[in-house]
Amino acid sequence: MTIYDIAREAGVAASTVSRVINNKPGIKLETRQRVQELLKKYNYIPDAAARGLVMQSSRLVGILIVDIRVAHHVDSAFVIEQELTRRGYCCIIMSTGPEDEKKAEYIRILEQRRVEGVILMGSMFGTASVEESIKKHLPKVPIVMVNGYLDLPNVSGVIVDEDAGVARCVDLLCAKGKPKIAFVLDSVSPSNIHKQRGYCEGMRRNGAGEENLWLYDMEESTVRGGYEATLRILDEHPDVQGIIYSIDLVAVGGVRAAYDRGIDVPGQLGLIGIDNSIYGEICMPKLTTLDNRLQALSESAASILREGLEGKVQNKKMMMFSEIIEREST
Amino acid sequence: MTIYDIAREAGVAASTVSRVINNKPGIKLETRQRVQELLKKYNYIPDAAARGLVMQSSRLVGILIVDIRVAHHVDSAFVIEQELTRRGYCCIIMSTGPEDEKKAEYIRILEQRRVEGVILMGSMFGTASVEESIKKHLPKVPIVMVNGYLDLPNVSGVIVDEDAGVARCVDLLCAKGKPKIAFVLDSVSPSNIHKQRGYCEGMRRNGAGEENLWLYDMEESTVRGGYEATLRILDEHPDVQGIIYSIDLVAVGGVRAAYDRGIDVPGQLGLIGIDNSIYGEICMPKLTTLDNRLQALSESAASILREGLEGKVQNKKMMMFSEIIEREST
DNA sequence: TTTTTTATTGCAATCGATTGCTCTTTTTGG
DNA sequence: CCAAAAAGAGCAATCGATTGCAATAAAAAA
Repeated sequence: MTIYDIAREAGVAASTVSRVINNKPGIKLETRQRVQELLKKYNYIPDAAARGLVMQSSRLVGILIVDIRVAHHVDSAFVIEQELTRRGYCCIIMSTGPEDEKKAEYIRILEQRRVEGVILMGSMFGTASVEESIKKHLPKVPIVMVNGYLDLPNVSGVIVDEDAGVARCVDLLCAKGKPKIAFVLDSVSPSNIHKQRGYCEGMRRNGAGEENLWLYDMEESTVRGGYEATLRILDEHPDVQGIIYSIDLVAVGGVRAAYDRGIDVPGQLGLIGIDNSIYGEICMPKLTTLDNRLQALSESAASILREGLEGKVQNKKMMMFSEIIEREST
Repeated sequence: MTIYDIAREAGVAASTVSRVINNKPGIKLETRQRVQELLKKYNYIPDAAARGLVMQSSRLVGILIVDIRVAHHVDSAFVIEQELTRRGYCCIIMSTGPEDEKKAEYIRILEQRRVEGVILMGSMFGTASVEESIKKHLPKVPIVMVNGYLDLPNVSGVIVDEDAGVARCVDLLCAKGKPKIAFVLDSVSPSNIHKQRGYCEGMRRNGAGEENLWLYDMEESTVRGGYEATLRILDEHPDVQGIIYSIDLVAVGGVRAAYDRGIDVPGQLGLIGIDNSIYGEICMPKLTTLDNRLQALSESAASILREGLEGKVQNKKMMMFSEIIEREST
């Protein structure tokens, strides 16, 4: 069913039908009603591609996520998707994976679809390669990075002071008389580098020397990974009094490791995660965590993108403050 | 940059450029190269809408999910999205929410975008209202329902025998000498009705009468909800020996409730969840769960949709068998 | 050298909308 | 009753591609 089919059956020109569809003035009431009846009768719905072509607007938005399965990323995507759908946009959500090449390919796909806006979820998009792709393929499209930086005129960013937050976690443990603190990183994303900086800074300002910085990397970002890393820490530094993990999920492995070793949490060992995810609420004892304000962050991202879509501000940087949620593990 | 801009600069017709882009034969090597250089020079990428209009194909697929944040739904969506993106489709992922009206609206949006295929995630889409919308707006588009039924000629379905699986969970508890079993439903979706049927069937075949069916509904499908439902069960039936929960997340609340009441799991009380989600692995003791084969289910859904997109089979029904993963809670 | 093929390329229609402008009607005012 | 203004509807161009068919040029055959 096209606009022409309707026009023919109504005995009018296609332009008239178009004007009825879009509620434009200058159509006689009688004609308008006759056309509307036919539209209803045939469940006519205009073709978005055809309309987009002439209107020069796709009303499409791209949301790029490294891995959509990561809980805090979906939560963000959800908020953004809801807001944009409500405003008549369709969201193309894609999991890019970690490789830069794949990210570049997906950016090309978004250009091909002529998206009017893009969300980049997570610090993994803050690479030179991505910057290059954007300059090449989406130089004028409003883009908002959630929790990441990219210095381009059309890219806005909302970030959280995770570094400062982690430093405050260190303060918290020290205040509880637990200054011997290790830090576990689940991967080497830019975001984790910030967290690590925060740890180092926090330790330093609490009087620790370099020899007191106990940093642990891990390969797999899972409960098991956290479990094993924690055992390693307990072996190498039996006097450890606190451990901070770069994400809650990994911290949960730490809780389990302490339990298996018969170590009292929080009595002997204080544990802190980051994310304020549901994992931290599920485990026993409940996890103290650094809330990185994901909900607020996503809402800001959505509203900044909305402004961009409406042609307003383009390059806006925003920071939110992380907050420690103290629960049973400290 | 349009095909005409390139054509003008190359001194050829637009049709020639089009043939170069699409690697069609009948273009002199020299011309081809000249055009290709310009395409590269200007980072030309064809407009998907314009191409779709003339080709009568959008290469768009819709994925409708009641709530994308639900872990097992994203996991499914991820698998499907990966497979379809690899084949050159773009996925429009939308969280519809539970209201039928909203679902109908989203189906209209998908029609407007002229999607070539649709995934309906979850049993919540198996309603008369959705059936009506599909008949009206997407009567010819291949649709695959994941874990749900809908009897229409263009709708395929992949489902899991959750009912039989739950019945086997009952068998398991009975075999362990724990025939007094309660069942907790997190909501009244069609899928949960199947689970409930399985519970009833399992109880019956293990010799229970109607008075032994302890069914519990709950309002919020959360850890807290499971916690409270479990306390209620323990109060009303102090002799309960096993509890089956419609999802793992809720079962985790049950684990905690038992712990707080000082009840030994699995000694005094056997707990079983459904989903084989990460929540079950995180909690202590680790949860015995009914694996509803979500990964396999999603892969099948993706491949059935792919067949549909290629114009092959339309109406295919498939069933997978659920499997009990026994861990520490039984 | 002329004719027939064959290899290239261009023309123009098409996909399904939107919209400025023109052409009729109808209405209003003098 | 006639001229001017207003209202209603249609024509045709446009958006950015694709593709069948016609046209031209070059190569091969006669």
